[in-house]
Amino acid sequence: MHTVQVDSDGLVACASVGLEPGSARWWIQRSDLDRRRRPRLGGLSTERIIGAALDVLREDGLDALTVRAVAERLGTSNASLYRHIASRDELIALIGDHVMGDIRIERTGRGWRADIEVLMSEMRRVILDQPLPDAAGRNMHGYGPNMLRFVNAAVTAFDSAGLSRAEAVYTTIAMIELVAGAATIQRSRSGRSPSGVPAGAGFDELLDRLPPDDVAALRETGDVYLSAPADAVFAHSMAIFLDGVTSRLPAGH
Amino acid sequence: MHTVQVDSDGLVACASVGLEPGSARWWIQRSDLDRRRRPRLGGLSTERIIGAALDVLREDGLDALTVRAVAERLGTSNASLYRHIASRDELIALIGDHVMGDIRIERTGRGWRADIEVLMSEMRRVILDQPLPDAAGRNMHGYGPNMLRFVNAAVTAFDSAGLSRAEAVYTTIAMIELVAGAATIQRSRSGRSPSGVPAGAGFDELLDRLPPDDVAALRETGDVYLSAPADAVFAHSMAIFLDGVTSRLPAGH
DNA sequence: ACCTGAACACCGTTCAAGT
DNA sequence: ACCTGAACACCGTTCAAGT
Repeated sequence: MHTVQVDSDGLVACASVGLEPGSARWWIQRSDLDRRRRPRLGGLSTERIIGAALDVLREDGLDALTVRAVAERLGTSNASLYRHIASRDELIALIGDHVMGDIRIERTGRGWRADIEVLMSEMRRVILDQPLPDAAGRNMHGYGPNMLRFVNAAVTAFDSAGLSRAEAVYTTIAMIELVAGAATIQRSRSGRSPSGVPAGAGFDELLDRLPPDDVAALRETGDVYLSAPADAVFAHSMAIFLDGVTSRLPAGH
Repeated sequence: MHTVQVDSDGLVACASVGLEPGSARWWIQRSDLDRRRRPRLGGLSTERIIGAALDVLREDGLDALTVRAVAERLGTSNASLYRHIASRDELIALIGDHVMGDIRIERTGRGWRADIEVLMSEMRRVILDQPLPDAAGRNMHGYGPNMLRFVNAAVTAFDSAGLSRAEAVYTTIAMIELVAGAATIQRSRSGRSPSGVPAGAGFDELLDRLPPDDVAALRETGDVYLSAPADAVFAHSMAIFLDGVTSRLPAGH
């Protein structure tokens, strides 16, 4: 898995020679390799592979996202993909950043708070739109070009709010943590069985089986926990976060 | 994968008849099945399986966490595990809640803010301690007994701060989103290649290759983004969140 | 440089047979 | 009720051979 792959023509093939997909050097290496390409007419490309992978993901879900399924959708052999991606992990890292590329970055003209609200909502939207596993994790590493563009926009907005550069960066990381966690948890909370049963069905019965002291407050508010609308929960999370940032602004902002 | 599994003695075997692992009904079903068990001397049990899985996870990492590896560690055949767990997904859901069971829940006596700080730090600690994939996702579903105990403790603390019950619940969800996102992202940020290279190595060179306008702010603060210590970032994220909650408290609190 | 069929070394899961 | 060896239907990845 981590051995070096040498081509018949003596060149190290496409990518990932011991480099972790998503890491800074890995992204550098990828841009190098992309430049050295000689695409054939109607041949494969990383973009076509990502596109097909997104199709598979959207139609058949995450479990169906296999190298073989992507190849079949492209009408080629699965072995062919390995000239453009070094592993399935690379494909997933590429998808992660590609998804971040859908984020619309634009200043609202209505101040930093509005700008950040748009950035947070956009990030949530694209994650929910294209559900990868572990959205908060290595797929959002932070070194892909689209992710860095997003980070830069957030730092700029917090900067304009009056935060120091260092605090703007820390605050940006906090923002990303919150949105990534919110989107991923929403997905699991709204999950259902294959038969269509919501994940929370039977919640009251479940509470009855647990030690009463462990869930005393939940017994009184179970329904709120169970059926809080995802959009309202996110709006509330975002409000807490933005209020917290506001309270830390230097006087005069 | 989702077909019903009937035992030779006519009973539906161990678990998951179309129920999503981690859902409320699935947890109910599991407690039913555990009660119907007749353990043999030196035989298997769900607890022993989880323990072995945690050993594998800690020693050899996530990729090594296969049903077969767990069985080998227990000195049995992999087929034997399927009497206690219905699938690998079930095993992972069980591990997720088991990990949450390590959280120490105790009131500090120093007010709601100190209580919440402890809860957040504890949740982060156990996630980082036992790195499952997708910590923010289905493994933290929210319906396992240990997770519910944790949720209840947080709701209670926010309640004592003066929030309404409904707002206490929303705020608890926001808290979990933040911690889950923070822990998962920290894991990816501190990742390294097999060769030991940090994920961020080569960051400046990477910035040089991107459109200057896309990363203007990062060029000036790249080092902060790159090497912000994880503990400091978390402390900052937590402070923003707690300040935000404070600012939303009704007057008099 | 790119593409491919065939093969390798795995997986999760099932099943019939045993205690 | 529990356990097991053997098998099934996959998977990611590699390799030699072709253009």
